[in-house]
Amino acid sequence: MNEQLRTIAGLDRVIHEPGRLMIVSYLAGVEECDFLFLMRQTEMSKGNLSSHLSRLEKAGYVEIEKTYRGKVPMTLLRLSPAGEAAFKKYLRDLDSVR
Amino acid sequence: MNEQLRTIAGLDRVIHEPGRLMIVSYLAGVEECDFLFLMRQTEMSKGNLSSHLSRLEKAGYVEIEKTYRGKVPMTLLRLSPAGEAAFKKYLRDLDSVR
DNA sequence: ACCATCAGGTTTGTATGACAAACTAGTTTG
DNA sequence: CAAACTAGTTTGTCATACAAACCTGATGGT
Repeated sequence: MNEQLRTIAGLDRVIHEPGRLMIVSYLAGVEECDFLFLMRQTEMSKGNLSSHLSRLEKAGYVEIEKTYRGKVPMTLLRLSPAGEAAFKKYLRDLDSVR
Repeated sequence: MNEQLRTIAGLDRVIHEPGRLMIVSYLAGVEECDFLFLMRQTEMSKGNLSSHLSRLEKAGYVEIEKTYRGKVPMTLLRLSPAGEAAFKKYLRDLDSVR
């Protein structure tokens, strides 16, 4: 049993998927941002971004706050403490890829 | 358009998948190894390992040599030059995940 | 001689998942 | 009033990961 390979096998699939890795990686660097902005940054389609966010929310990694900018609906995204922790662990695990 | 996110979006999916990442990462550290040994190292099932290897072979990243150890068939795996290059690029791209 | 086991797969089936397109619904701008 | 925008949900398709079953041929044990 190879320790390095075991770490790779155990990589958090929720974060590992590039679409979600973009989201988590971006959110890790900011306080919060809104749906549309993130959609433009990542160049993902609405449906795709939406489903990835739902997945991250279900995992407890992202907090989704539906609010309004005036009367226009706006969705704010934030990395949760659990999300930060999971991302840090993910980055540590990535270090074993050499 | 965010340069970091673009890099993440462009991660080589063939290598990115953990099963194949284990294979490539392991092969990058040795001259060659045989199927069974790799199967035990990675703890993957035969079918799964086989299909990942086929995928890597089709991408030109791994060379598969079917030979014999005495009269027992043995399959030798080796990372191709293209595979080495792709893995190096992948590792460089990974550095943009921070 | 025969049965189990091993090497090294291929084939098949299932279940998940990524992603886009279409549809909702309310808001605002020309 | 029509078009475009915000922020989704739903639906459908296609790819893929993975395991189980099947296969051939060789070897070991009894």
